[in-house]
Amino acid sequence: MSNKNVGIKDVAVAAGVSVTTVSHVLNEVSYARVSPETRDKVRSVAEELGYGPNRLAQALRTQRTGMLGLVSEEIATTPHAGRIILGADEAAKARGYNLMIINTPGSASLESRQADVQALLERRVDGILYATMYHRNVELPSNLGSVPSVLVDSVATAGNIAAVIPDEDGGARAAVGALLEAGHTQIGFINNTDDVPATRERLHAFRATLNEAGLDGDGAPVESELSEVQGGYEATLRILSGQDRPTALFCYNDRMAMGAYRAAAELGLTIPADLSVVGFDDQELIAANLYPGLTTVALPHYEMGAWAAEHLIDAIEGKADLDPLALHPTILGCPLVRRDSIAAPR
Amino acid sequence: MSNKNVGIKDVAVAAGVSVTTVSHVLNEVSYARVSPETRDKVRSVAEELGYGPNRLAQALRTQRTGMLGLVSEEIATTPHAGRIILGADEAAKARGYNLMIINTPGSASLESRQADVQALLERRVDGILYATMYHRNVELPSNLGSVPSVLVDSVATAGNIAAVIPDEDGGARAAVGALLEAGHTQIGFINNTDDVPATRERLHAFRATLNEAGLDGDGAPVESELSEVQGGYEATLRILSGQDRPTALFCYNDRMAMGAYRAAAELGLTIPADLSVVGFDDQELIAANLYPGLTTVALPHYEMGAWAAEHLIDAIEGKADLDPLALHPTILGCPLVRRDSIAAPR
DNA sequence: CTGAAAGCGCTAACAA
DNA sequence: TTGTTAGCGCTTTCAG
Repeated sequence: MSNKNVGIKDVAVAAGVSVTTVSHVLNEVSYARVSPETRDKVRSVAEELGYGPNRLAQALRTQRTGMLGLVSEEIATTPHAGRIILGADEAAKARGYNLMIINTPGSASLESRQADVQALLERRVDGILYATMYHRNVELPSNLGSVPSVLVDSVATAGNIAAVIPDEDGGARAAVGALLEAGHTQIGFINNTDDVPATRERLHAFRATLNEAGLDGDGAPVESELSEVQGGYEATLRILSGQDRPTALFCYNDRMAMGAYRAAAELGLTIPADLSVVGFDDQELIAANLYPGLTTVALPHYEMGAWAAEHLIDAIEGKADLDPLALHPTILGCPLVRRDSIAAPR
Repeated sequence: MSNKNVGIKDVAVAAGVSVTTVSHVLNEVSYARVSPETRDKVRSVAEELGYGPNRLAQALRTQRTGMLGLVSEEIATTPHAGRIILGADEAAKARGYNLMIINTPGSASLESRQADVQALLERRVDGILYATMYHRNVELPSNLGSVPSVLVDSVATAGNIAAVIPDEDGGARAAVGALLEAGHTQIGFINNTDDVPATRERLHAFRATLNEAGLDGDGAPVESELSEVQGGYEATLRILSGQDRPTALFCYNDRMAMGAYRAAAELGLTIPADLSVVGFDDQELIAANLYPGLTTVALPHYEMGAWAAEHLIDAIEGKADLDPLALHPTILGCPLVRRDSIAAPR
């Protein structure tokens, strides 16, 4: 239908001007002066011919592709990646950029990840977004440094690159705070067994928040299991069979909370009347669909993707420098999403 | 680190040969003959200098970018898109292609979708994959036709473009068949109220399968609601309070099945002992995490993405023609995924 | 106010 | 067996 091989040159001859003029008016170049009539002429002819610029040629000439590379781990296995992509895509689109996406298995070797980055580099992307599936430390392919880059949802082991991560501490505090606010004093934590930042930070925030509320945070019950439904179920069974049974549970994530729901049901406990529960992640599919709806803490995936794209573009366009951002990861808030799994204790 | 502005020309001078020779050996051009020594020399020099081709320049020259455009609806809101992307990405990568992704809201106007396609066209992608969020009919932007394209998970209202869709009929038959095989004769269907192909085809297959088994398919109970958890819950409550209560339920999707689980629990019915349930979609997060695990039918998103990329590339490379495929959508199987929600009737 | 021409990095006729 | 050279479509300096 449109831009069928018609180039700037075709427009030029059709409009009876030079290619320079066409280029100038189509790109609205500030310095060169072209008469309004010529401008109109050029524009209408371009329109007529269905001219569309060849971004490849532009890029070759200007050394700017207007493309951002996004290497994302496990695009398919978690809904999280989708939100990062969406945030990045919308931020990028708003500034005239597009995304080249490469999926990489979370288990990929350094070399294979390096090859992915290499592919992006060969296509001359202006910058790279490197996104991981969950908040953790990653060893980065060395060639990542050859172009402005920012890490999403993880920090580099070498720690010399701009990164954006979720506020684990704040999120956990919000979760526990909501329980406290509802009047609970017997609160347990169903934690993950993986050794990732979230595990440590959420636990720390859990205890600290209780201590600050004048409760015994260090003595509060904590049970850990694999961060899946089954693990949540088992940990909950254990924690509820303990000495002083908690009246509220903070769960490492929504899947574990789902397990907690099942355990509660088996024990004849009604949520939230007999047991209040808060999760973490806000996985819509689970949190919104459990009964009663799960109050949980949202991870800012969309926001991280958008933040990363935004700052990457600033760096590319020389509007800002990434170096200061590389000193410490930027932390984005994890807001509490209230549904119906919290009530005052009996 | 690598390919820092070093071009073919740099390699040429460093190796003491012409650019042609470099180009020939690096691209392993069949016709031109270069001595083995020169070859090695060139290769090692290229390696040494950290040469990496500039795909932009190559593309400009060859009129082939090796990029596939993927416009996907609602990347973030459904896990399905992720699997399509993954399938397409892996198939593409295996053949040396990369993906440019553009997200488009499901509600986007024709013009805005046309603009998305236009962006891809300006970047001179070799072909376009147009993916929708769920199986339905779409009106395509007119400029889609200017480059080889294939539709994923939908068919065009105009119906003149290659498309790949799930086998709704076969999937539904497999689901109902599993129930029949377990010995059920009283089977109900919890359907969706949306007017999409899946709604009609699954219903049709449901009735047909029962009829073919010698049961009264046309008289079998069917209750429809919004295809969410709540809808599944309500429809199940209704269907189970009817005259001859079914001993097994085929649910439109996993979310509705999740609602069925809740309804069953409230009614004091144990799954699968008192009630067998089959879902559709195989949304891991739900199906694998319900208790007991939900037997369901998987949608071939990964496969559709891979199939589409594969055939698109064949067309681009002239190895096959898309036209014959445009006559009828290609249908990919929906396999039954067995978990633990089916048992023999009491 | 407008145009000629160089060149971005590469491929591929064509020459040698 | 290897080298010269003309573009691919565009931007931009420098001259009119």
